[in-house]
Order: sequence, then structure tokens, then C-alpha cells
Amino acid sequence: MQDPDTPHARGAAAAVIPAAAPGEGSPRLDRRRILGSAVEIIDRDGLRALTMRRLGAHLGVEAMAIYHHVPGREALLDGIVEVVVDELYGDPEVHLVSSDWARYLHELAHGVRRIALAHPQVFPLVATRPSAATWVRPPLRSLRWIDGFLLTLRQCGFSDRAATDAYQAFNSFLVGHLLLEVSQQGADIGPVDDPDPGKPRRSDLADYPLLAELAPQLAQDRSAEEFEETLQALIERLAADRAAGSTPAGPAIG
Amino acid sequence: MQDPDTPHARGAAAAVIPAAAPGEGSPRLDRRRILGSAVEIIDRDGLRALTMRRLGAHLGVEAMAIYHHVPGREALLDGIVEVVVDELYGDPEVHLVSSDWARYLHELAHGVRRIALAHPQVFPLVATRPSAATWVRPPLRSLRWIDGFLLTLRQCGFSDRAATDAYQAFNSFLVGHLLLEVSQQGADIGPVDDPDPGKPRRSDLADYPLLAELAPQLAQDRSAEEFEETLQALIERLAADRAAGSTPAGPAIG
DNA sequence: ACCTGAACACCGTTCAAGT
DNA sequence: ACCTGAACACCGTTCAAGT
Repeated sequence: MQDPDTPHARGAAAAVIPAAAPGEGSPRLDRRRILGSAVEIIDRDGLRALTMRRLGAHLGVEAMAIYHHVPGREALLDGIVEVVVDELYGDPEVHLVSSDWARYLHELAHGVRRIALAHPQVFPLVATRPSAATWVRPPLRSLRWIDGFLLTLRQCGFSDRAATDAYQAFNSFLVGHLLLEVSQQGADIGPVDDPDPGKPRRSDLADYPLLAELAPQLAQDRSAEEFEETLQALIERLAADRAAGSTPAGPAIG
Repeated sequence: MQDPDTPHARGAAAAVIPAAAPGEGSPRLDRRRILGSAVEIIDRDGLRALTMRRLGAHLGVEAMAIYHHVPGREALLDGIVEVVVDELYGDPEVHLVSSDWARYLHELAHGVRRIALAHPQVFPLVATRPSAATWVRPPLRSLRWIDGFLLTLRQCGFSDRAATDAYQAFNSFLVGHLLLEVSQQGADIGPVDDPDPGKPRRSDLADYPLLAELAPQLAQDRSAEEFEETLQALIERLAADRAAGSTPAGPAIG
């Protein structure tokens, strides 16, 4: 249980001066500042380090002050997910709509991947938090992006059904791949308290000679290539669905 | 904050008689009984309802007694994941190895899906808990199954690389699809405290006419079909990779 | 050997009180 | 209008004590 307490404001009994942006005059609390600090804490110390009390301290404020801007911890987590997902808007390489659907899916997929890799400890939250409606699926869980997605595909000749199916398949792909990719690079859900979380002992592996032989290869990080290949395969599949269009599988009447 | 306290043993100040299997004589505590109760609690009330104290009460024991059989809460969660994933062994429709790899992947995928649907509240844990080694990927995270998987594919003519790639792609597919499927059917990560988690208001949807139009279609549950289709596409892709075999993309030397 | 009671250091959250 | 102090009902976990 060492808690090195990284050299932030806290060590000395310093005056209560919240770290405000240098040029900005107002260290006052607001939702944006709260959510920003929360993301910082998770990025640095993991989800379990995010406590109302610790968040307050990080903001130079008592924990209870937070409740004036955010209804509670659950709402805080929802806000974090929203803020992180909305980083997509700031990505100059991703456009909200496009006339080239395949290129659009490429851009979007890489944009989401950049977010996941920038916030590996937040991404499990993005993937697992229940969303507003059941048909809003992570990670593309903002109404505006869902709309842009469907608009783009419909403009490009997808039927309604093909477009909505594509939305679901695209999200499944992103969640599946990115969740495993961030977890692979040490994203703990929770704090890093555990020095050695019990990696398979050699003796365990001894029971599975093939596994022991292939373990080094399994350990290779081919995430980037796999992402590209699976994305490409998905796009090809969607292209086929699009071409099939509104042609069902043969005459069903009769 | 209503807590109806479902009509289980608890209401009346009953004698401390732990619920033991009728025929079984020993209500003594052991790891298996603890993990079983823990899964029951999560299945019924969600992950956040699983508390050392509540688990103890459910077992007819003080919370501290649990620590004699399980090192702590983290280990408890790991054990839960293990127990649930190991239900695969009890599934008569899933074999550990096979000489027909495509059929094998079908069986395995459906076996894992049955588990996810049987324990929708546990599956996010299966998907997000850090595993022993980085190369052990959820949901197929038991060494024995990984070994069986690789053995089957190698026996069926997959190269080492194609087999390990297939393991990773297969797991990504399962996590992505099943996580969204269980979350879609109301799997809360956390308790059901929130009566209405804020579904998109009509006014929000008014800003996105296309979305409003397609929402009913997005809300349709096509999980089963999608699972089948994506699985089939994955298998076809793996078949192509297998056929490509050890033939790299042209001469790289020179 | 196994379980309990009491305690400790933390949580999220409330509410009246301060400014 | 915004923040604080003190309190409440919970947590996970420890440890000496009981049987």
C-alpha cells in the first residue's frame, strides 16, 4: 500500500489555490473543469482512484462542492464518458459526414481508436456504461455522431436496414477490438495496487505444451495490423450488404 | 431509493441457518459455495450489490469469515469470472477439441453466448477484468480452452500465426458482440437504483430527423441474426487466411 | 481450524450553516 | 449563489479473541 503521492499540490500545507489555467482568471468550479480533472485522475491513477473526495482535493475544493455542479458519482461517470467520446469533434481527421462511406468508416474507426489509446483507463467505462437508450451503442454513443453515421451511409446508397445493421456491426467491432487492445497494454480496471496479478506460472503452462510453444507469439502485439485487417474485412462485408440492397434472399411469398 | 427487499430470508429475524443444499449435510463455508453465492447475487441484483457483508449474510456468516477462503474482494471477482467462464466445461454441446475447425468455432461461440446471456450482469466483468497474462484475452480466458482452441486449429491446417491471429480475432468478435448484446437487454453495470437513466428526450431527437426516423429500426433486437452473420463472416475470413497459409504477400527480400 | 466482534480508514451523500 | 463542516450509513480489511 505505498501511496507515493506524486508531487502535486498537497505535500506542504499550502494555501488553497486551485490549479487554474495560467491566463484564465477564474478558478471557479464548473462542470467542465470537474469532468476534466476527473479524466486526468483516471488517466493517471485508474478508475478506482476517482473518488469524490480525491476529485475535490484535486480541484482545491471540498468534495461536497462538486454536488452543486454534478448530481452524484453516477452522473459524474456519465459525464466523463460523454467528454471523452466528444473528443471526436476536436479531431481534424474525422468528419461528421462524408460522401465516401468506406473512407468515412476508416476515419471514424481510427478517430475512436486514438481516443481509446489516449485514455486506456477510461475506455472500459465507455464500453460498459449503460447508455441513454438501448439502441445507442458504445463507443459511438452520441446522438450527433449516430445521425452523421446513418446520414453518410444512406447518402451512399445503403438501405435503412443496411445502414442500421452497419451501425451495430461497426460498434461491435470497435468495442471488441479496442477493449482488448487497451486491456492488453495494462489498462487496469481499478488501481495498480497489485504488483503481480498472478501471471500464469511456468508450472501451469507445463500442462499445455502447445500453449507454451505459442505463448511468445500470442504475446506479440499485432493490434495495429489486426485493427486494419478486421476493419477492412468489415468494410468489404458491408459493401456486399449494400450491393445486396433491398434484395431479400429469394421469393418468400407463395 | 425504494429497496423492496425481495422476499428472501432476511425479513423476520430468523435463526442463522445458511441455505444449504437439502440433501447435502454440510453448510460449511468453502470457496465453491462462496463463488456460487456471489454469482447468484450479481445475477439477481447486479455487480454493485455484491458486498463482502451482503455476501456473508447470504451465506449465513459474518463478512470476515469469507477472508479465510478468499484473500479479498479482488480475488473474489477473479474467482467469479473463472467460475462463470468454466461453465463451458459443463456444456454438452461444446467440445474441447475437434477435427472440424469451422464447426468447432460455431460450437464455442454459441457456448460462450449462452453463458453471457445466462449471466448478463457478470459478463462485463468477464470482458473487462485484467487477465493473468496480457496474451490471455477475454472471454476465452482459461488456459485449457486456449490450448484446445490452438490445438484444433493447428490440427486443421492453420499455421501458428494463423491460429494465434484467429484466437485474437475470435475473442474480439465475442467480446464486442456479446458485451453490446447483454447491455442492450438491460444489463446494468451497477444497481438498478436509477428508475429512468435519462433516455433521449423527444426534443433531443427532434434535432436529428433521420435518427428519429430510424430509431425504431435501431431499437429492433437483431442480435441473434447479427451474431450468426458476423460469426459466419469471421469464419470465412479465417478460412481465407488459412488457405493463404504461410504464403506472405510476395517477395520481401531484395 | 474456523468464525466472530470490535475497530480503522475510507467511501458517497445529506443538510444545516456559513460567506 | 456557492462552498464548508459535521454527520450518517455504508464500505473493505485488520486483528485479537473466542470456540
